[in-house]
Amino acid sequence: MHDDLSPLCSRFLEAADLLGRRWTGVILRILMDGPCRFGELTERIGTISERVLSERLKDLEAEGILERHVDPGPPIRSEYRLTEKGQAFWKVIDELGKWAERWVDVKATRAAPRKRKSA
Amino acid sequence: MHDDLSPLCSRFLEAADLLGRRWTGVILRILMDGPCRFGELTERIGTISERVLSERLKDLEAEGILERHVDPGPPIRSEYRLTEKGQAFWKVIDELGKWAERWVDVKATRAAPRKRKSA
DNA sequence: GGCACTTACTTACTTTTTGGAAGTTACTTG
DNA sequence: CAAGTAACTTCCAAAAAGTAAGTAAGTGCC
Repeated sequence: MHDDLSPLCSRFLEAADLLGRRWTGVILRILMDGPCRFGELTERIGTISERVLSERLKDLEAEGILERHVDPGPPIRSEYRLTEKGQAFWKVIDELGKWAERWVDVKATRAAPRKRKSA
Repeated sequence: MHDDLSPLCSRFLEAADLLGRRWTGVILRILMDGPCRFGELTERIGTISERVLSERLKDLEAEGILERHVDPGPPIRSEYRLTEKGQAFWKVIDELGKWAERWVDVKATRAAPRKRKSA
């Protein structure tokens, strides 16, 4: 007997794990439109908490998917932009967007806790 | 002042939320290869807990992405297979796979808790 | 200089999700 | 009928995400 039937490619597992963290897809989607600052990301996403946004940005930076640029103004501003690796993700986001447009039906307005089951 | 600058399409948010739950992408990836039973999914994924697999399958069924077929054998067996909506997801999975192959470098073996930071 | 305001985050604390392992139910086989 | 298997469920602990308040650096005004 084998202990493992056709194990999934570990690269795929990593990629899926990346997207499997909440907000990752949305952050990437926004950055596809161009560099963005912390506050702008917060506003555009709308319901993400700053705590998690900060964490996610660090993750993505550590993964080499985006870079943080600090412009010491004087009005100091930081900006997040995709690296080549991050840009390359656009096809995934694009297909996800197409799928969503075709198959997701807009129901109610989503609230904070992922989903309120019925009541 | 506006309270919301270019809000993201809510369909996209839903789709991203779907994929933003751990294991969703992996489950979909496996089902792309054809119908699969509970135990087989468990084995192929390797590190998912049955508790979560069960939950995720229910979610996906509720979303109309997959269907559960129970074959009352006698050797009773259940099988999960993608619906049309689920099949349509293949492009997303495919692009994710391509991206992973090109950009993810295989490092260590992944352990259970998402990621062990250093120590 | 002091006070108010902004940006970009942290920190502390609570609620959800996920993981791990041991049941449970239904049926099969010896 | 004891043992085993498949497909789950339950219970409990650990990790992740939500919420809100706090911090640090800098600007604008008086």
